[in-house]
Amino acid sequence: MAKPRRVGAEQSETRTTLLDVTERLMVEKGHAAVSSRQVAKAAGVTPALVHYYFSTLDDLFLAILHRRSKSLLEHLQRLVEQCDRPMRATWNALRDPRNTGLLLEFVSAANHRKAIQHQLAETAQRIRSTQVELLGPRIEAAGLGDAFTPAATITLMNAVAYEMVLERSIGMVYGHDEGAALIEILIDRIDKA
Amino acid sequence: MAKPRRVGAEQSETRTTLLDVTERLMVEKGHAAVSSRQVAKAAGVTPALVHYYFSTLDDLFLAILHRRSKSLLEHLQRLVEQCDRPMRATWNALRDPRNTGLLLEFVSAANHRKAIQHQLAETAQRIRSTQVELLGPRIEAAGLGDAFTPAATITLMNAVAYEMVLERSIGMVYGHDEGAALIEILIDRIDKA
DNA sequence: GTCTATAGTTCGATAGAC
DNA sequence: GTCTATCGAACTATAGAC
Repeated sequence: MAKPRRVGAEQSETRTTLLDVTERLMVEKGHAAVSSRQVAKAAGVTPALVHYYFSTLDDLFLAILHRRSKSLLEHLQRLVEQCDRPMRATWNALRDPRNTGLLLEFVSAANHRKAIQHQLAETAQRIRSTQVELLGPRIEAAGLGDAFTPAATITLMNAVAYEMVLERSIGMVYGHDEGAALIEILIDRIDKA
Repeated sequence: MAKPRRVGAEQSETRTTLLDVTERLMVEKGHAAVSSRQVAKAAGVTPALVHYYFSTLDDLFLAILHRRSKSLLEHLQRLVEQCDRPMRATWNALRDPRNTGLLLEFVSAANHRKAIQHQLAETAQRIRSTQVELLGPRIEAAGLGDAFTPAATITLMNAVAYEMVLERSIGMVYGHDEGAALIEILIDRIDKA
């Protein structure tokens, strides 16, 4: 028997505010800065109200993961459909700490929050495979070489974005410019194919 | 005007044990699992003794960073001097969570421990630039193309290693094989040049 | 060098009033 | 829907005995 406790509605404005505030806290101060007290303070409410909407902190994290992955997948779709340089647009999105930094905080949080680990792996895989499906045809059309399969190329682009967001967060940027230049040559060759 | 408190000697066997235990905790359970209590329990001593050797937890983290970076730099040097496939050897070292996983935990820890941020950036940069200095000549000799400068190539290799260690920690491996294959083609071309 | 004991803090989560 | 009040737990760090 779980917890038959009261839980706030999904449409609540307060609930949305709590999600916004928590997401910002995660990106700016790391997942460890997320506590019911810190979230409450930043949102201008009491800690108890946080627990009213999200019984446990895991629930809060999972709600953010769900909301963010949904909007990110939609964003990816739009990029590819409406943009004439979809690889470049995706690359720019990946370099944004609002996206990749948040994802990396989730990976880090999953270390001690086993409840989100499985959900996170599934989400990360869905995002990655969506990238491959949407951009794969263009990558293949560019004919960069046998090893540059869609999955390999997308993996490479994500890896460099990870590295840059991570290292930049501590103020280490050695090699970033040259690494980015290398990736951008690939990207431009694909976008222009 | 700091703290004129007693501090254990650097040569102490207990001190070394505490460093070993903490390092293992960081790799296996994440930096958040490191508390004076958890370290003490894993080492079979009392929390107060941890503070005897390391006044603050920041001191403990910094001591590990210092010890580990020293041994890692020596290891890199040996790889290049004694191994006939230094790029492959470095790649294998980077894929080991004992190395890259620990570094990533430090990056994550630096989020809330500003005291280690600067030291970490300096250490990461020294490791990276050492890789470039030691392996750069071989990379240039391989003539992979203008964009494949030593710094760009090393950055790429590190990025993919980061990604694999990170994602593997949550059980996400999509694209890893193909991404690794791509890197290994580069590596082998460099090692055989 | 190692311990016991403890002060002071922050946290997750709940009960129950309004 | 939001609050006050609170329990119990884990944490950092210190003082001081042995």
